[in-house]
Amino acid sequence: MGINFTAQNIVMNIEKKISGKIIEALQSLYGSTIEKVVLEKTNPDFEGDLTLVVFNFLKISKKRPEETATEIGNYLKTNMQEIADFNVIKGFLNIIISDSFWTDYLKSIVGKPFVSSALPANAPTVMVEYSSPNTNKPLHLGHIRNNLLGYSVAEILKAAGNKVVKVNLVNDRGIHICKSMLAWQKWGNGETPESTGIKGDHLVGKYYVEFDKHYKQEIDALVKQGKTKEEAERRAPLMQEAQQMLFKWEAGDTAVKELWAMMNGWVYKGFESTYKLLGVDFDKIYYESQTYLLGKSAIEEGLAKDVFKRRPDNSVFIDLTADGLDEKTLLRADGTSVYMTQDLGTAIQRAEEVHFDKLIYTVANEQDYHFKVLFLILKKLGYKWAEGLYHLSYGMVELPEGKMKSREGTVVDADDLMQEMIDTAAATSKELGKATDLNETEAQKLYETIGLGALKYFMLKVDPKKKMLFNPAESIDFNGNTGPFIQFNYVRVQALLRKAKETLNFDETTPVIAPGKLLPQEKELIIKLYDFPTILNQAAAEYTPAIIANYVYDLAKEFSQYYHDNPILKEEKELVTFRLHLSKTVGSAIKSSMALLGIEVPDRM
RNA sequence: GGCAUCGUAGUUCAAUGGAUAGAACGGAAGUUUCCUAAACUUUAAAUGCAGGUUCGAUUCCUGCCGAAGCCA
Repeated sequence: MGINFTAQNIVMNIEKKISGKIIEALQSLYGSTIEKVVLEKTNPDFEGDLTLVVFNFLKISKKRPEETATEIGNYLKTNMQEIADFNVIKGFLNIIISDSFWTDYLKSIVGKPFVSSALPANAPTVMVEYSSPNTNKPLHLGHIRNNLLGYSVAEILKAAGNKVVKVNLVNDRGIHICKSMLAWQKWGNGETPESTGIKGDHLVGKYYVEFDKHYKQEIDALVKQGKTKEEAERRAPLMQEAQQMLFKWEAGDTAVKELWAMMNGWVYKGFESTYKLLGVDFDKIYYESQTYLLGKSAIEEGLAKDVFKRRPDNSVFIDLTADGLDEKTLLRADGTSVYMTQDLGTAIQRAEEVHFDKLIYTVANEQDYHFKVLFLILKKLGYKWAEGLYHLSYGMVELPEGKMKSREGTVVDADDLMQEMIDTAAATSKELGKATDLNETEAQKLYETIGLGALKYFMLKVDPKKKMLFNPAESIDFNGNTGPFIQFNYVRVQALLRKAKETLNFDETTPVIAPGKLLPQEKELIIKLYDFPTILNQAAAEYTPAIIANYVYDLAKEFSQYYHDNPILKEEKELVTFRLHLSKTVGSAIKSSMALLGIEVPDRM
């Protein structure tokens, strides 16, 4: 609905139209009513645009596959002017759509945007939660995947006609923050981001590591005294002190709260610059310090509805064994709540505040079970909106040696990685002698666009559900199936347009004149442009930016070959105009697609 | 132990049950008096194993082997 192709109204979806005709053909030829037929893209090794597999219709035709396919093909050819021809190979009916259909289509979209920012009046509201960092350490590679995914999915949903609310739930309280606070108090000597020149989130992270170092020493000492490891971990003075600090925080102790507010303030400033460079943003930020007590009323509600039960020790739980899950405790015997309780409360609060149709949680797949339980409980409590909850579960980013472990120092820092990418982009650009006429500010912007483009595309081209591997030893490529390759083809289009305006007086408002016969590559490009709305809807339905990434790569690659094989500007005027319009529209599709991934495109590189 | 996930070229990724399993990097061999070669062309190279369902299985089902995850 957010796809602003008025052309879609004029040029009816050709697949639907053909499917309809095929149903008509089956009725007319064999007297059988088939509800739905599916067409697929013709395998590139064969001639044709769309293919119907006829094996399923042999029962009603009572004829051999070839004969059945030919009969349907003939019916279509006689009854649809858009169909130029067909061929049959075994049970496959390959349908060839006329060039004029495709050129008419191109004419109808030239100069029009691929994505509209205008939303339909009845647009559903979708809340997308992503990022959700802890405030005790800086963001790392795993967060990058989370942020890029969440942001991109939000953009895709927006483009597909949803009202999107991007939210972040910052985990700003708890034992982990207290560890950093305590270590800073003990060994910080009053260090601040200003006094050290260290970015706030990194400084706080430094003290988190510092805590761990001393804590480990205490554990070792206790173990030597004969304590078990578990006991040592519990009894270590530092841990006890951190626990004390957390109790004080919960009791509202002024000094602790002040320290907490100061150090979190450092972190937020640090996060802000990371988010800014990464290009992500939020409509609303929630803080766990303000939400962690929510959910207690949901407990009462659940007990009243008999959905939850109370144990003799006074703890509260829900029995999900009938649903193939376990018993889940929601309130401990001492009356304290667990994460699940908090998440229940937060969801209920949001539903009251925003009245969303969908709420998407962008969280790694290690929490699959947690969300399964969360959603199920909300449904059992009888909330209708719980049907609209979705866990955008993504695979972890792994290093060659396995999971990233902060304790072993194998964490890939987000700020470092982004800077590395920008530096590599700068070095590569200089090495190739590109964009030498840019001033320093422009050049810096270009290196950011290319470096971050490479990083973002690298992360987003992988299906979110799958875990992905990142090898720090091999830097992310700038050649081949990469962000810069796609950007480069956009740049080529811009260069063509610049040149055409300068030397050929090309006017973008000149009408498109269709050539007598389309080149196979031209037809392929138009078909790919035609696919854009379908791809967008599919990506939105599956919450999968990778679908957009693969699409835009295919489009750029097709254009690259076309550009290589055919002169765009050195032809007769009418053909030049046609090719320029085609190129320009391809460029526009690339730009729109990349924007859905949160990737910018430069005008030159 | 229970639950859910994943095994595709040397490597990183594709493939609504359909035709000869696509790309990229890396390997081998080429292309620049021509709109930007971050490009293009050619080439070798893969569905963990064993069954089953199907006209047809990388895809669905079962078992085994292997990886990483969650819950105690």
